[in-house]
Amino acid sequence: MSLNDRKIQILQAIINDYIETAEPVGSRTIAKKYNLGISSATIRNEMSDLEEMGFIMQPHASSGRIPSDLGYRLYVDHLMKKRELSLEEQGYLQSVISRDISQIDYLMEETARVISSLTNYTSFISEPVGQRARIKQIRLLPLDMVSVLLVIVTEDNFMKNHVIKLGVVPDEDKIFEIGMYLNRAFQGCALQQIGREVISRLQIQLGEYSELLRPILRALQATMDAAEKVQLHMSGARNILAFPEFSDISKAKSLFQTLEEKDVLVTLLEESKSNDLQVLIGSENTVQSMKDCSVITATYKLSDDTRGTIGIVGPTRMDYSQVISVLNGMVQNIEKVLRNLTDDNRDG
Amino acid sequence: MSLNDRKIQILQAIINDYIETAEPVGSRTIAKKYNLGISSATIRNEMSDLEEMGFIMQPHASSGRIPSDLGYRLYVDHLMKKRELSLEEQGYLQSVISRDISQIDYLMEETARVISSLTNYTSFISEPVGQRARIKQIRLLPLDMVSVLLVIVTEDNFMKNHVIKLGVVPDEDKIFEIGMYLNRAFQGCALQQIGREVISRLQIQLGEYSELLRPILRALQATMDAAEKVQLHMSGARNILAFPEFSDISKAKSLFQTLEEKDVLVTLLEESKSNDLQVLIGSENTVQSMKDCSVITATYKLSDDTRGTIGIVGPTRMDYSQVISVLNGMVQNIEKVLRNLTDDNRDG
DNA sequence: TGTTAGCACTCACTTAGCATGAGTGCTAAT
DNA sequence: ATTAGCACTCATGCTAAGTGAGTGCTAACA
Repeated sequence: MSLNDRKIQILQAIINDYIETAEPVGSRTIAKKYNLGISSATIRNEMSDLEEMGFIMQPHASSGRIPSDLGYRLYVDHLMKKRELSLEEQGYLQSVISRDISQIDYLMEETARVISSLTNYTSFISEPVGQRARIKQIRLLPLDMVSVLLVIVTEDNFMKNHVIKLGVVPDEDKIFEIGMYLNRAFQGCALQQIGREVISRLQIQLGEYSELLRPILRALQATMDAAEKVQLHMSGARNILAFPEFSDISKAKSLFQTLEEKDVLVTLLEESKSNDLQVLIGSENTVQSMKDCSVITATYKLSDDTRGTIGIVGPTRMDYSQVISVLNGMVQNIEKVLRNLTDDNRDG
Repeated sequence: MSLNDRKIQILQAIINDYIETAEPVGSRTIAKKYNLGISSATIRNEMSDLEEMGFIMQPHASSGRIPSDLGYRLYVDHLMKKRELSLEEQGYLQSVISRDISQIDYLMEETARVISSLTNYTSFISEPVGQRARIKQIRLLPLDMVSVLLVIVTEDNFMKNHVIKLGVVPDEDKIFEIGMYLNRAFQGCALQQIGREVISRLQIQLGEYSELLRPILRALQATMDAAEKVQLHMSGARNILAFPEFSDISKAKSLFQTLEEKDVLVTLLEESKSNDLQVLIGSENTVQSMKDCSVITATYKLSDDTRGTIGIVGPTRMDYSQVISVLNGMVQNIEKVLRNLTDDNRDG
């Protein structure tokens, strides 16, 4: 029993119909709707074969067939037509570019919003991450009568500011001087490299301002912790409720729970970072509450090792073709915007 | 017809029972469960009166009664017992304090999480906002070969960093010098005050680095825009699905939609900022999709004009007493943590 | 005059039974 | 190899009857 052309046509018809209607597809529907030139009885025989091969299944005896995860897999890998973005969709993507987006988190929010409103699935996006472990700049600034501001920037421009309250605030010159020293001491360092020796040398150097030592070390730790925690933006979670697959509230609830625990998503995005495009169908997902979902992710690159990921979650019955084209379009979009983000300041 | 003691007892019984069971309460239930020393027939008569007065209502003829919004209002204003936090709850709140919380957004996230897990409602919290319009510090730092870093801090320590890419990056001394000048020029300024004159003076001062002018002005604008946009953290949205009130998916969907549009919530929190505690019951809410919900908000203060708000959304049938005690406990908690947030660095 | 027992009535909810229709698998004819 | 025909399955929708929680009303009672 081989997967001949006709079987593939029928499988394709089943998948298309099921994606559209969310109802099990019967042989007669196919015979009427898709002009394959064969009768429903023949289709029935072929469907029986397709089921035996594991590409489709029956929710219950005497109902139509629905695609199995394996069926979707075949579809995604070989059958699916690459869809071009419609004008409307392109325009929508453009509208994100054209706006004056100057802050990365705002860009992330907007991107997630656009993807979910275009696809009607739940979308998420992680910020571009590269060389975070290494310190690029660490500076001390005057803030007010009781505190100073410590600014830490990592190699990939992830940055965090820390307010440090002091008993005695040094004068401006002294603050800058300490800042300079800190910078010389830590520039290029990974956190793990900061050993006893460096710390005690720093303590001596700080002299009467040695009370700065502990908050500085703590700020470094906090920055590195935060840097390791990938920022994730999500949008359109409510879309889940619109799909008949989740009309069972308890299912929707458990998926929501997973989505609220960002760790799971972060892991997922991290794992998919090495692939340009990744499609996980149903049971291919390792997370239990996502066994009925498909997750599609696409990776955007700023440089070889500075990457982020965008993705969507939806029912396995999803419009793979559309989602993939939207994600691809969006990857190009983000890469363009991110490249311009800082350049723009020059001539904008 | 007056609201005598017995009527109040009965109303209280109805509300208590309904909060617990989510089922309409009948006269016989009250007679059996609450020993008021009167028969179900008498209770029926009183209930009839209470309905006429608008405190309770029947979902349909020949069903038990449920409290009306007016009934809840009376309950919240006069009948409700102030509940103390249980040991378990107190412990839970403590667990948030005791952790090393050094970043304000992390504190916000954690607080929202704790509130929603204690109450099982959806919680949200806005960051403390005070004198944001006025610039406290504005500094320029070296970043790398092609860009400099502009740090802007407002009076209430809201801060934002901006990467500015340049054709020619000045040397460190020059960068600091320009930074000093910027700081002198803008310190204490509100954005609106920055007029032509200041700008042209700045341009002259920048001299060969006048390409800095536009990105700086843009960064100022962006910072002020972001400062005005109140940061909001939400948690436990999925809890909504657990309540029978929202077993109708379409209702849940429209509420989700509202919650995802943060603007609505921000407005809501802003409006309630002048009250220490605010309870909006059902139809008292102005937002359509929240007409079946109650919103409880509490305001925390760092100083007279630096405030933020925490709140929860749930079905009108909610445990007002518990929520209020949790929110009050949390307000104290936040105020304490925020006051310590920066001090901590001194001795921690 | 307030309270209570009793009774008729209402209405949501459940269950069972029946009809319907979409769909399958099998068989025999083409 | 294909197809028409037929028996069979099963989800779904509809109706009718039964159940039970609850009310309102009335008449009797303290």
